[in-house]
Amino acid sequence: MTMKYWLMKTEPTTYSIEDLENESNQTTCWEGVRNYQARNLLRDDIQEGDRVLFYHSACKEPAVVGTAVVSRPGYPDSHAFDKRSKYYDAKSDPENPRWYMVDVKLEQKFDAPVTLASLREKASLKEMVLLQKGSRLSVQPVKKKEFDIVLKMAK
DNA sequence: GCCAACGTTGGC
DNA sequence: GCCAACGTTGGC
Repeated sequence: MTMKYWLMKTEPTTYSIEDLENESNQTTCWEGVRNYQARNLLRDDIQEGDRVLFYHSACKEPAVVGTAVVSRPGYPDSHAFDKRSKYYDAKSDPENPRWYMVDVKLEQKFDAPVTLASLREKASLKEMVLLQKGSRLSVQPVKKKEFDIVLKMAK
C-alpha cells in the first residue's frame, strides 16, 4: 500500500498544533469527526504512515501550520460512547460504532504558517480540495504533488 | 457578526 | 423519496 496524503482541519481554540506539540509522544487521537464522508476516510482509507497537513480553521489567519504522520489507522471513536463527552452520540454504540478516529503524531511544526491566502495564489494548487468553493470536509485527501508544494512553501 | 454553502432531519 | 427547515462550517 503506497503512502497517502491528507489534510485535517482543527480550530486552534479547540485544539492547536501547539497542543499536539505538548502531548506526550506528540501524539493524539483525532476524535470528534461527525461527518459521514470524513468518517469513511478515517475508517476505510487512512493508513498508518500516511502524511497529514495540519490546518488551522475558523481563526484569524487560516493556514497549514505543520505536518503529522498517522500512527494508528481507523478505530472506533470511544468519545461517542461517553455521555459526558461533547462528542457523545446516543446512536453510536460499541457493538456497532458509527464514528471513527485515527491517531496522529507531530512531524513538523512550520516556522511560518502557509496561509490560506498564499495557497490560493498558487495556480498549481487550483484543484486542492481545501480551495474548492463550499469545501468544508474536515478530513480530506491531498495529492502528493500538492503536499510537496505546500512543504516547499513552508521553507 | 454576517452569511453562503453544505449536511441532516423529519413531515408528508 | 422529496424537500423545507434547521444546524453547522468557516472565510471574510
